[in-house]
Amino acid sequence: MDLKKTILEAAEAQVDRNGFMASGMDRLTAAAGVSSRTLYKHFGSKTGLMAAVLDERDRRFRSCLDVPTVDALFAALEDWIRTEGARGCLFLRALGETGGDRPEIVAAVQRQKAFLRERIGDIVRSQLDEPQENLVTQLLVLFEGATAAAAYRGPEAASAAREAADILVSNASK
Amino acid sequence: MDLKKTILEAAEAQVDRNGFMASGMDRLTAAAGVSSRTLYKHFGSKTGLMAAVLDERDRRFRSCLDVPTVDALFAALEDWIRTEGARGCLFLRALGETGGDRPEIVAAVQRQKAFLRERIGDIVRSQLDEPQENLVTQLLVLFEGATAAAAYRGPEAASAAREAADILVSNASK
DNA sequence: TGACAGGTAAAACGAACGTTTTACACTGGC
DNA sequence: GCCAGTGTAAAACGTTCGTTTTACCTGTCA
Repeated sequence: MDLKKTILEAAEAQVDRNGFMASGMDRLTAAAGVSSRTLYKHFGSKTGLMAAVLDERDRRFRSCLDVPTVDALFAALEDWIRTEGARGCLFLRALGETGGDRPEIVAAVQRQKAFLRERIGDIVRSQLDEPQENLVTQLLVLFEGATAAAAYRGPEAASAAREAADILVSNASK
Repeated sequence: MDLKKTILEAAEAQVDRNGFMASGMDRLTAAAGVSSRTLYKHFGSKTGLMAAVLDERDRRFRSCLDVPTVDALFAALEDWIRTEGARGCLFLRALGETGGDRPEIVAAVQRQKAFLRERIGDIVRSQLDEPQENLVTQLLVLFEGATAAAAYRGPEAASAAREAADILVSNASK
């Protein structure tokens, strides 16, 4: 149990920094300080490990996004970027690297993206009592944009998204 | 000259669909209908080919973004996504797959991203006579967000970005 | 005591990687 | 007529890939 988490943390760091395909199993085992046999016993295959890495990141990400307002949501994203760094959305990167033909990975990405939209929808609905589905999509796009643009513009991408979100929300609420 | 373009087009399609690292040289040569020797004579290495693919895409992308208004910019993006499909920004994907330690690729990405910001800045400055640097960054984030979100939500991500951009622009111009 | 569960280290598997080489075919210009 | 130049086909280079296997170590519990 502890070992599994150790492997996942090391793998997530490796994969985030170097990409999924560029991270060979020997580097992943070396980074985790674990034999390849143990890794395969726990995760079955490299694809299985990748999917588990995504699920673990999703879990961690969700706990950071447990906030009451749109403004707090983008503040949380900015915090995440500041502490974890920004190399683009790991889920979309996994999808792009695998061409979308690895069911376990596609499923993990879909789970995260479905959650993200639901979470934004929940926040919007609790903040504005009139339902605004368009606003939810717009905020989702802003969120993805901040994540992507932060890869080359740093955390200021998130603060710009935060300002924009504020404008969109006040525009929708009046 | 013609051969070079043939190789680049085939490579861009392969790489966009399957990722950079997952596209082996033999598949790239086969897709282009060219011998590996010719490919190496023209591009020197796989990294060189990747950088050339990015530059060619940049060239094509720029000609689509030669528009006068913010609204037309996001309309152009939606058109691009509708005709070319959306698998995320190829430049950021290249950066993520290579971990940012291939100078030729980093340079190609920086060129495209610098252009994108300048182009948005030019449009904003010609549309609003008061300079609004914050607005430029916000629109850049929206643009990246539409590109990223379209990978799993399709062209509607771009139209949502377009609506949001319209709100941000009118908010800034009054 | 002894079987067992769960770990390590290291070698081996065939396949695929990026790249280079060898050998040969076509074509246009002096 | 021939010599560059430019292309192909195909094999080979050594390395690395993901995965499996063999052999061994070390606690725990009946």
